[in-house]
Formats: sequence, C-alpha cells, structure tokens
Amino acid sequence: MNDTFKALSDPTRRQIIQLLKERDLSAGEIANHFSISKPSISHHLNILKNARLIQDERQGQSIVYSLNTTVIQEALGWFLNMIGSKGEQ
Amino acid sequence: MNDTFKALSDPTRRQIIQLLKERDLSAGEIANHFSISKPSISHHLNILKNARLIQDERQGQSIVYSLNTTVIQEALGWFLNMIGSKGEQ
DNA sequence: ACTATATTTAGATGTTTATCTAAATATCGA
DNA sequence: TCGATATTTAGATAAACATCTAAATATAGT
Repeated sequence: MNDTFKALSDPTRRQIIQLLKERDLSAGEIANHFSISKPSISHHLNILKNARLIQDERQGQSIVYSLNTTVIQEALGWFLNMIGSKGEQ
Repeated sequence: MNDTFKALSDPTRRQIIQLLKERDLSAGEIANHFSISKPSISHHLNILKNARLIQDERQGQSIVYSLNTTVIQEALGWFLNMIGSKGEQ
C-alpha cells in the first residue's frame, strides 16, 4: 500500500497513468509526452511497475505498458474508508 | 492536487488521518500514538494542513486537529476517474 | 508575575528521490 | 551478422524530505 501511494506522489507518474487509461503505450510513446529524458521515464515506469500499478509486455522492439486497475481499486478503497461514517470499519 | 498526493505519500501522515477519522485530537494526543518526536509530528501536521487535508483550532492550551473530508473526496475523484471506462472524461 | 504544560520554529543532518549523460542490452530487417 | 531502433542499467548530482535537539511562543492556573 505504501508503494502505491509513493508511486502516485509524483506528478509525472500520475500523468503516465492517465495516458495509459486511454490506451496501452510503448515506453517511447510515453516518453514523447514529456520533456524529460527517456532514462528518467524508464525510471518512473519501473516505480509504477514495482507498485504493480502498471504491467509491461514486450512486443517486438517495443515494450508496451498497460494499466493494472486492480491496485488502483485498492487505493480507492482507502479513500472510501476515510470518507465512510465515523468509527466505521 | 499534487499537495494532496504528496501529503498522503508518507505512512505517518496517512496514519494521522486514520486517527482523525475516529475523532478530533490535539497535537499531543496525536504525537502519543507515534514513537517519533513532537516536532516531527508537528511538521507532518503542517504538511497535512497546507494540503488542507486537516484543519486546526486552538482550544485553551491545546490545538485540536480535525479531518477535512472535502479534499479527500477530491482525491477519491481522481481514482474513480482512473477506474472509469476507457476514454471517459 | 511565575511556573507548568502544549505546541511550534529554527537549524542541522542523513536519506531518499528525480534527473542527467553515457554505456549496455535486446530486437528487427537487410 | 551488421546497423538501426527501442529501452534499460549504471553512476553521478542536486533538490527534497524526515528526523532530531534546542529554543521560542502561547495559554492556563496559582
């Protein structure tokens, strides 16, 4: 759970997740949306992957990333719990 | 929004929010739940306050903190959007 | 006004993090 | 197998962050 929140604490990584919400993208396609270097994007992708927020699959020369909504749902649960009635859970 | 996620990325701060979900607490009462120093807790409270996740009110010698669920609801919205159907919004 | 209690501010320190460039690895097509 | 393309790994650096102790501020009660 901590890995999830840590991963989501960076704006670049949240934007990557938003991009992947639209459609699966290769590492290069993701990098093209940003003005930071490819190695930096690769680093962010790795953090998201370790948090299991995204998954990757090689397709020929490219590595294609996709969203894992399961983990996002878990984080959503945390927020729902915080908003639930006092003392509940 | 970034302040919200940054604030929630620390486990101590998430725990503080969970404590305040149960009931309002003074800074000292909050600090008693942790093994870190009072100034460190004060620092965390300040970060949560700047993110508007909590609010404070002086009551005599104490300063009592309470949750602001409005901002939590905004963050919840981000997650709901991520889970919504592809391309939506 | 003085003392005790509650909390924050100031300043220092070690760790983590985001970023970069350069080099390494992997795949594809000719 | 060679050259081009795609991505990651390695190593360095500067900024951000969590924590500490000591000192400052604020309130309350006597």
